Amino acid sequence: MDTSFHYMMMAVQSHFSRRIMDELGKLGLTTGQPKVIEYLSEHDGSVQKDIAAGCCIDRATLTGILSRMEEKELITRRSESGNRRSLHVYLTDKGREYIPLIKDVFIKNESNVFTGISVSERAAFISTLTKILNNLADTEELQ
Amino acid sequence: MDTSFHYMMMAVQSHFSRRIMDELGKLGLTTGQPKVIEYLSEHDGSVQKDIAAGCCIDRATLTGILSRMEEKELITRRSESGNRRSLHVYLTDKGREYIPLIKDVFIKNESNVFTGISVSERAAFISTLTKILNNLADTEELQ
DNA sequence: ATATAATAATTAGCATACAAACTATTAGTA
DNA sequence: TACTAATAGTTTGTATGCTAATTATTATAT
Repeated sequence: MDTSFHYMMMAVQSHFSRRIMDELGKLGLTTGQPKVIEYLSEHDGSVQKDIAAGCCIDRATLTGILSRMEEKELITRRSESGNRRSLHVYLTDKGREYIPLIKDVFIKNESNVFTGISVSERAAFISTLTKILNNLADTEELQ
Repeated sequence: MDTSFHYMMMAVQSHFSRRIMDELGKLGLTTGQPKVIEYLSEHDGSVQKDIAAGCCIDRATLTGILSRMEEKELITRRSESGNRRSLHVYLTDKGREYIPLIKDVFIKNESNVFTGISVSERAAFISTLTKILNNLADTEELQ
């Protein structure tokens, strides 16, 4: 089991989030917030449904994450365009200040991860990972 | 961001756990339990510290997971070998019944994941993943 | 136009995830 | 031996992660 794909991915993820949160936790951010801030940095004004999909966060979970972020004045929520079901989310100036800090940590993490791995090996790896993601998206259920 | 390594890994993990728990949830298992059962199937009698490390679960979290498993009579805990600090964990017969079911789901998942990916590409992918894990183990902190 | 279905977000409840403080026990050292 | 440090597990408190049920709103069909 120690060498199975599933457990390797789990171990990588586990290391990742710990490293990333070791840095970003010092800045007062919690687990779910960096993902959302980075997503909004490129998709400001998205509705919650799309943020959830883009960040791989359950919609019910996102409600709580955004409420805490709103309380800390990192974001604002408002309905627009006549559709009162959807809520559009915007980064505040305070929230925007975290963008470069978060990107720095993410980039530093990735460069550490690929230390000693050639550019071509890295490209091949990402390519396979892309295929895997497509496989997962295609077959939503186990056959 | 959609193509960054970090987010790709996150997306894969997210798909994985949903698929796996879609199947195993029907059997009454919760998120943390399959990992622990599979680990114990190969390391019966381990102490909690080692289970936590082997399953990438925080020790404080494992306490709760094992308590619920004990309550459902999937495992037993007892101290041994004169060391009253450590608790050894054993699968019960009832817990052992889940082993083949869990392995089936894990194997089915992995074969789906690598659909359309050649044996050599798969081997290269796993090899790179192994290097990445070593990188992560070597540098516990971001530099 | 009205009843019904679909959609977006929230809420409630349970199970992790994780840091920090705490307990009990064992090891190390003067 | 007495003191101190280290270890294993638990507890507490906050933040997800996920399912199911709810609310409010919008779309669809007849």
